[in-house]
Amino acid sequence: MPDEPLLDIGEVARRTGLAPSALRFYERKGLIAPEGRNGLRRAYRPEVLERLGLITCARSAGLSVAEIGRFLAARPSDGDLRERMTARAEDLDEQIGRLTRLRDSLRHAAVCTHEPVVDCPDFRRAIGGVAPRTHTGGDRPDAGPRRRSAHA
Amino acid sequence: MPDEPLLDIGEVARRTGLAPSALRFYERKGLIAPEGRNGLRRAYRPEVLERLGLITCARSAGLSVAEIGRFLAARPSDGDLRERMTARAEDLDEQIGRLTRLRDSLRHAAVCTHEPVVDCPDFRRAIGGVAPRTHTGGDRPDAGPRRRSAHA
DNA sequence: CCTTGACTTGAAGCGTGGTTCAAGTTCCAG
DNA sequence: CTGGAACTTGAACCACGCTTCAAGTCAAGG
Repeated sequence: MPDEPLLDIGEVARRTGLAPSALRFYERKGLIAPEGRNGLRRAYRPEVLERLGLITCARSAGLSVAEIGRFLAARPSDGDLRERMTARAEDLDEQIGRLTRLRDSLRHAAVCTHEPVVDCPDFRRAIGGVAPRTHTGGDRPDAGPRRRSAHA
Repeated sequence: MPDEPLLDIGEVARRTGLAPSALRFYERKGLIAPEGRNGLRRAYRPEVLERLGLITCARSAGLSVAEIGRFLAARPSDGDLRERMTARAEDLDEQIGRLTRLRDSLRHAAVCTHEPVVDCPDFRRAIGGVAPRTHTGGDRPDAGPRRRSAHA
């Protein structure tokens, strides 16, 4: 076992690009933990860098810190969690579709000559179906829980 | 001109799935506006439904309400804005890549048998490069503005 | 030993994206 | 005219994801 490869919070911060405050925040939320303390100071195993990469990635995909925490704690026996992961993967799939269409629309918009760019028919076409629904024919029964933040 | 095809806020809410409060919020932020008022009540042209579809879509892609506002105001003469759109499209492209990798990783994780799922080498491999960077070799000069929210 | 600078804590603050509430207005039916 | 539902406003509140601050502690170097 190598002498003491432990990193202090400042080091981890520099290597991940995250602020120390963010690291402490993640710790409070249970996403990471120092291997131990050097006095009061957190001492991290280098593995935390990978974990943080993962976290940053998941964050960038729109997962909430809370959910990332649950995923990080996952064990093969967590059937529930596996289902949630699968569900998430499907959400991501849809999201990827939307993003792709939006990207294409933006690319077109950047080049198109319609007055309010938004009115360009090509743009419209490219966007088409991007939105969850613009159902002009009513179908919502009534007072369901008003759609919350969509993700997380 | 057809008699009075104007929609009231409740109607728009029902047809878009957005809460009336959200519509007023978007109005404050300049994303939408009623055609006029019927007394005090907002009267919307049906076109707003499309616009809201667009907004919802862009939101779901992670654009901030403020930026959506700028894009919605775009005119062909806005060179600046076109550049921003192109830049956004490129961001989206990267984002799509990250999401795709994360999706695949999640799909694998949901099926893999490693103890802390996160430690599965396949998972790791799938994730590989998803994170913005886990640069183990230092390169950050120093006190730059600590990375802000990444998007918007 | 003493300084210095990076760390520690908890609490407060901030920006975003809304929701909720109170109090009042207005439309429409009956 | 009267009632009730749906609208109006501004202001307050919420959750999230952090950052910032004040006040204190500690490890290491000169």
